[in-house]
Amino acid sequence: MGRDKPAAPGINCFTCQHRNRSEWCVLSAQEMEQLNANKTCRAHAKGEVLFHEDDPCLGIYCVEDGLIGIRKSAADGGSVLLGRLAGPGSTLGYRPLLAGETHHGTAEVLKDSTVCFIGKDTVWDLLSHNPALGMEFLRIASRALGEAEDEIFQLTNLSLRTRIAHLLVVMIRRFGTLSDDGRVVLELPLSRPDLAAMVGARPESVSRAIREMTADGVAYFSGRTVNIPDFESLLREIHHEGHI
Amino acid sequence: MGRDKPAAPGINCFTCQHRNRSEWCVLSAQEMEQLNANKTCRAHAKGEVLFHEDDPCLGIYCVEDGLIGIRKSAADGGSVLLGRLAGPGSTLGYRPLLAGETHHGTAEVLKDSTVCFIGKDTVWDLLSHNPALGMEFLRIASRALGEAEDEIFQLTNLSLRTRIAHLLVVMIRRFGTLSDDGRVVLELPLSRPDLAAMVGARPESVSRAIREMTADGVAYFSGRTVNIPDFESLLREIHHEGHI
DNA sequence: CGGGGGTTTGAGTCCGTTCAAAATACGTGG
DNA sequence: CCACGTATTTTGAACGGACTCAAACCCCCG
Repeated sequence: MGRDKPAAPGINCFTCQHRNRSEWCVLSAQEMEQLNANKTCRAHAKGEVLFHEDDPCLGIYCVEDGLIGIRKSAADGGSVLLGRLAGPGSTLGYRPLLAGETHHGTAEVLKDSTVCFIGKDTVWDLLSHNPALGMEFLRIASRALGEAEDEIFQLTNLSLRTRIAHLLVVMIRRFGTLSDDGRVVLELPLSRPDLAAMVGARPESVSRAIREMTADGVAYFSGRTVNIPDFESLLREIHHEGHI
Repeated sequence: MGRDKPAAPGINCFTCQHRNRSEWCVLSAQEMEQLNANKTCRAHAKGEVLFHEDDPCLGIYCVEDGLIGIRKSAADGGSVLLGRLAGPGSTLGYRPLLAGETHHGTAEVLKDSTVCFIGKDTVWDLLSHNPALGMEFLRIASRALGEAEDEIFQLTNLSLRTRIAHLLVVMIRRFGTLSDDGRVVLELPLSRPDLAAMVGARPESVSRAIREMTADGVAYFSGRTVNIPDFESLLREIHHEGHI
């Protein structure tokens, strides 16, 4: 919060490591040139906000490094962190731009990050000249929609414990180190309140659920690191909701 | 259920009333011809299923008349009806096609419907020749994503009663008759269990919430028709969650 | 060694669920 | 038009999971 924001580090789209795995992979050299010239880049400290709920959408954000979350918050302080956290290579804020709406959530920096900003004029220009880029965004948005719908289902039909197990699996695939004997170590990039906000619950409830999982030997939590002795039994946890 | 499925009624895309309000409005005459020639049309009775969860996606569905819902169901019988119900002019099943996934929900006919089917080959062909169509789908998918995210927020932060109030407002804008003195009459197109599935609760709980709303004079339920004496007070209900 | 933030624990409450029964609406045939 | 059987909706009582509020705890850092 109190830290100063370093000016744009010299990041170049052409040498960006994530380019080939992102939607921008379909751009021609010339279009890449346009993108590179019109982007601005910046370092953001944990806790900073990229955009606020109800803000008009000025463009999209490319995460070069770090982690960003989208939070929707209520008047009484309650909040949710929406499903997909934006890590290196992710694009952020495309939804309101493409839907022609304002931002419906606040983008909050969860870990110190380096982020590029691309103004909406540039995005529209690229979109109108290269249809393939639109198809890429279409795929991304459709995927995200599927995940959001899954989350709706989970919130109404799965217990808190199962939702946490589910989140763990997703996190493991992204941040975990999975050894071939089934043991897993995971370093969560989230505080407890944020973890709670991701599964739609209060920190206290999450804490209790965690204690039970530890008691059952499924997952051992110690601060932000999680030890899972047997990945299979974690998966079993997910599929055995409502059984005996 | 037991009724026979009438063969394709003679529906013509060129004379379709919904064309100009749907994503297809961007098609050229020639493309419309292609669409019209390759679609198949069919009447579906209430209770029928257009596609099942985990089915591969064979194409998309255009609702000409009626109402279709997407249901995700759990092993123990619990289920959710996802936000946007597909009525006349809506397109269905585009998400899995564009995301390259299987269907993640079951499409269930809620009211007798007439539906056109467009095979994925045709859709891909149209998409590749007319980028504007892709942009239309992009807008639709982005809107849907926003609504899904709103629903996630509601499920975790709003009481059942407020969620019902919220759904009522959405339904009123779509199916209700709103007279200028604030009185509203709404004919719900849903059974109680389906209404419950839309707000992520059990029918019994919905019934109780309804009783309270009636007791407070906010909305009077009688079967599937709802009488709202003052639309403003219904809106107030939504914004006053967690106050006193 | 003494804060201080983040995390855990505890006790009590509330909302929504569960299971079972009653009431109401609905469609059909007499 | 009414009687009957079925399906849907409502009600009731008991239960349970997650919440609230508050206090205790822990770990990290100064």
